[in-house]
Amino acid sequence: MKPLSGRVTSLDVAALAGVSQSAVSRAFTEGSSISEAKRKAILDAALKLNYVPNSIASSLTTRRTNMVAVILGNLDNPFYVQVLKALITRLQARGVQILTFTVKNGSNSDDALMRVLRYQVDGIILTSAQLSTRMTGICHDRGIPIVLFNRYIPGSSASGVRCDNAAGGRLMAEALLGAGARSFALLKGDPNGTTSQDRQRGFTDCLLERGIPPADILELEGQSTYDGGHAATLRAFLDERHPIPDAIFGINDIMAMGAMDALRGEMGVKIPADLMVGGFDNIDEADRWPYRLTTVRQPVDEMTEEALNLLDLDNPGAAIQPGIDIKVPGRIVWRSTIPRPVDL
Amino acid sequence: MKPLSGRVTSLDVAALAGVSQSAVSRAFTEGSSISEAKRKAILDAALKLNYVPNSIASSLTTRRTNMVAVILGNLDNPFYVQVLKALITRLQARGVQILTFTVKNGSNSDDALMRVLRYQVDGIILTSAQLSTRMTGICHDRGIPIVLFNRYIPGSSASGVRCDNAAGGRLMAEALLGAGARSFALLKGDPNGTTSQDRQRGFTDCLLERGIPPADILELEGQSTYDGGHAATLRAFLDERHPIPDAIFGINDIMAMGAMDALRGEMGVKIPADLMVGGFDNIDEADRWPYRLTTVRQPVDEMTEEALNLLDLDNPGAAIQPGIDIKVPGRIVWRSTIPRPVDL
DNA sequence: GTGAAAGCGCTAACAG
DNA sequence: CTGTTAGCGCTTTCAC
Repeated sequence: MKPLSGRVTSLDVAALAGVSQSAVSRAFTEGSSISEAKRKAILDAALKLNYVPNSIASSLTTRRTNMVAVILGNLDNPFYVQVLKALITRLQARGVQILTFTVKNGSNSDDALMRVLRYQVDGIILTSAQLSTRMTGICHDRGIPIVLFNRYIPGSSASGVRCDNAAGGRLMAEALLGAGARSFALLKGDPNGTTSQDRQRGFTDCLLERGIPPADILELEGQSTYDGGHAATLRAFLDERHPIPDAIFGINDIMAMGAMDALRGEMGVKIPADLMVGGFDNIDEADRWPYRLTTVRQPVDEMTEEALNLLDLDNPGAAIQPGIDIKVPGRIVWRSTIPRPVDL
Repeated sequence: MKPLSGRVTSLDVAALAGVSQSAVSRAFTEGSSISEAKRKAILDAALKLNYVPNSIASSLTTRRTNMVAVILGNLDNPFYVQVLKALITRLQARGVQILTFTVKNGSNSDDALMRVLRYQVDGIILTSAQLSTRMTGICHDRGIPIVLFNRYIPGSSASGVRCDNAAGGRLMAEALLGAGARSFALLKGDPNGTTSQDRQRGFTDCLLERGIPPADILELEGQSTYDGGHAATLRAFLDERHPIPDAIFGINDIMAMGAMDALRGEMGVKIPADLMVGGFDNIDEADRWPYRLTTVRQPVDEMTEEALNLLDLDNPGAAIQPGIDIKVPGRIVWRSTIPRPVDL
């Protein structure tokens, strides 16, 4: 008997169990017709040989790899770590493997996609980067569903889930206005990201509608990072280049946290007494003692759930639906960086 | 001509370019002998057809998938996010795909490993969970290298890289002692993790050697999480069950941060005036204004580098070396939670 | 329910 | 340098 070394194939198992090779295949396939006795015998033999079915080989015929690619941008933002965690948990539970990829924020995803396409993934989840229409086309032709997470490509046929970012921006504007703020700073994120743009637009539009003059809305580039938010805040206010406004809105929590640390740590500003701060995402850190940040919560679980629904892994052949764009609402989580109006 | 739909194979490209199928294969293989002219023509045809080589199929013959499995535990600990990031960056640069897997901390990795083995990964990096000798054996037999990150399995033949955790624990003990602390609390992590045990041991041993009575070293279970550290601290000190010690050592930064927030936020303790705090890892957050945590730095880049060296992806066939255990030293990063002795 | 045989898309000798 | 020919390990008709 061949010892337990090198590759053990279904043929080896078949030999040991005294059955045909196809029987072995059947024994390892849910719901294929094989007698219980034979299956048992085969599984026994397999265990004895430490046999593990080769998914790569089976993918070749089934045309399914049971792998999904997750394209990530900024893992420095805990929000996306949270998204990754949620995705892993859900996919793993379904027995789906995850091919992880990172792409510089705002850059093109073509290279990454080309690479994952080689691996014949069953689906792609894009949480970052731009998506070219060429790639959309290629994926579509190959029947590979692609879901955009928290972004959309205007005019693209790709589906996606996102938080209603514009509405969320308005929510924050209302909250700040309601707390008495009349002058504002806005920490913007990745300029190419629709997420950042939408939040910003919702926020600004609402303010403008309520009669805030544009001059009282200062825009700062925070690059979607802690350090970016920190630095932008320092740059704008430390040397009194600008008067400190009543409120600052970080397009995401991590920038808002950077701003808070700059404000309190370097400038001795009291929050919310001297200035209010709003964030967006509701990452775990936002709830911690140093921050207790009032923010707009993104329902990560709901969003990842929807993303996987859109991927529709159970219906491989299914014609890819064109451009479904799911928007889930966010809501304000009141903590201590914005005084909460009593009437709420 | 078959339109750009469905699967395009090397055969289609061959037909369009008027060459043999193997020529197409060669055109896409680095350093195989093919005339530049022919290669160009083939690449052209491929582009026209949106052809993407099927890695799954090629893996079947080459016996290499160019995929590495990364088994993760606790993504709630930013340290492991940092590790993941470093791993992704390095592997991606080498054109290696990453199969991500999470496993509950401290639990057995057998299931996860069995699953990734099906995918014929070229290597496995384990940053969490236990490794059974059975799995070690199976991987060894199949010629799949497995590298343990920041853990080791006593008596196992698996290789690994880790920070010199025991020495790091001693370093922290010295630092605290040097700053005048004489009574201590120790926030322990995952009881099954050798990492936590080693740090704890180094710390305690050093204290004991210096004449600190065991009674003055209070052990707390922090579960390796922020919430765990926070809760354990509250539980121990809030109701005066124990007097507040001179210093508290969090086996990792995230627990230390939880403790700091509990101490200052809920108990009004001043750090370091009333109590000093030490951490371990040097995660990004430790450097932020609310914390400025003095901690033992783990050199993540160096460690991931070494881990990949051990994986030795370039030498597929190479007999797996038995149990190399690389220890890289950590060092104290002085910030403000422990007063720094002047003589340093 | 079960075995034989024909591929899945590619690489790797092997001749030329 | 190039085409031909066998497989890689598995799933899947197709008869029995």
